[in-house]
Amino acid sequence: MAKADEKAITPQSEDFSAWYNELVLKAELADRGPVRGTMVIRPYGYRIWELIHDALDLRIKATGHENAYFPLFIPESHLKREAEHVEGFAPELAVVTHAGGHELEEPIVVRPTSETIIGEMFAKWISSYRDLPLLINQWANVVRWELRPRLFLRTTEFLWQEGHTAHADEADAQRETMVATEFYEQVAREFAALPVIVGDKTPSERFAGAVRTVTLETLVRDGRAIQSATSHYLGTNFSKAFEINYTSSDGEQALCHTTSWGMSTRMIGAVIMAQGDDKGLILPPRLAPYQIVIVPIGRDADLVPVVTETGRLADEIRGLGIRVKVDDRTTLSPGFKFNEWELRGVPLRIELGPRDLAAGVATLANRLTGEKTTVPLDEIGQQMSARLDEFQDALYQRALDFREAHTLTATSKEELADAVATGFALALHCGQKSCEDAIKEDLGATARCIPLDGEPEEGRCAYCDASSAYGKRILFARAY
RNA sequence: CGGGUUGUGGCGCAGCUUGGUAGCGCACCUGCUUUGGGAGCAGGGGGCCCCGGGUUCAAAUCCCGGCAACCCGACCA
Repeated sequence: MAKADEKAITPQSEDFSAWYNELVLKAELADRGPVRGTMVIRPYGYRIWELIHDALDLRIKATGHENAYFPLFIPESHLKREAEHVEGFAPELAVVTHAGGHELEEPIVVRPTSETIIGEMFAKWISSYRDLPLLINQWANVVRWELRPRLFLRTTEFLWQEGHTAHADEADAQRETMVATEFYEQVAREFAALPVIVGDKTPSERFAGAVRTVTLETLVRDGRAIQSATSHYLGTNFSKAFEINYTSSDGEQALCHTTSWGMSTRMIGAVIMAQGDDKGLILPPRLAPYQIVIVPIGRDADLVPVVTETGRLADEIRGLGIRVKVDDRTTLSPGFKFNEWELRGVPLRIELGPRDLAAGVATLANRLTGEKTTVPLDEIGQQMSARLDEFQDALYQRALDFREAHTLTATSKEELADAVATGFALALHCGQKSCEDAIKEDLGATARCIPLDGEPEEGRCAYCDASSAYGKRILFARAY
């Protein structure tokens, strides 16, 4: 018998990075591509993305947006039209200089995001206030030449959706920014079982070219923050650069106010890091490729009735709209399968063997609690939906408890240092970029956001003791 | 771009100090036995030892020069 510790992944407490890297590969979520920083998303990982996609796409459409597709290639000159935007993205651009066997007259950039090309098209399509708001979304890949890649969290090429909208005035555009924020929060909470802190980015952390950036911050189990989605109010910055104008009802020319917002495959990384444990992944049922796995146990003559009952159960459960997998591989022992499906994060496992059949029950194992219970065979189908819902809720509650236990308020440099060492810190801050930089240098932490729902408070900056800005505590953490 | 570590069958590693033509575990294939927490025994297949030079009768091993990957920092969804 192989020793368990030879097959198990490195425990989180021993080396969180190693735990994450091994888990992504061993759970067959993704693999590294041949070009540094690229990622192959394997079927099991891609299915999770599809489930995120479906949840989000439904909400995007329900709020009046339409999907479209814009080109991967952008003329370099277009990207340069919005000054802050170019500056923000220049270091991470992949540029095509040769094509068709010749050097190109003008280099072509592989999109790092699509504000510019979409702005260009919006300018063409919008002429009257009657054309507004224009609400577009695209599902696409983008490329950012990252210096330090990490599967799902930061890859050179990644998948996302990017919403782009144009509005007649600021109020409508700001409202739009919050519409996107709300459905991101829903997907995070209801699908990924992740509590998020929603807030504004500080000026230094804002998207290049944005007037306002709203972010959703998630705490993962090594005490660091992951930005799981962002929504930007772009003001008229891109409208000016791309001449996105319209004629108002009183005949005046006016600039559109635009927004953009995105959620990417990084979300999968957040789920892995926030929900996993030493045994591996724990998937929220609503994002699990397989919500239930059934492991038949037995051999030869014993196995025949087991297989029959397994098939009947699987059909019954599948008929309820639950994603179920029967692991009927004959060359592997039950113990091996238990460990493998636990590593891969399947929420519930049904074990069915001769002993169960004789008693008219099935054994139900819970990935979160590790508990095994028996359930009468004629009740199991009707119980599964509720059990999955309970699992989803319990997982959310666990993440919420964890976050609350790892969120501290800080009123001094020392308290700030202690708080960010283990999780989120809520502290008053002076609002100076130089102070944010010093915190980053000194503590490795950044201002994650100015929470929308913070209590009003004034006082001294926890780090430099100058008078506080923002009128409330802001969130600091070490971040991915 | 700095600092560190590592390149040896698919994966994880030993061998390198003290040169003699490659080994272990897992995985894989075959057979028999096995199946309620990572099965056992027996047999078997698979390696340009990262690349290029050099030293030597002889290099995975020593010398010089590259390259790559990963981890830790600076940039970022």
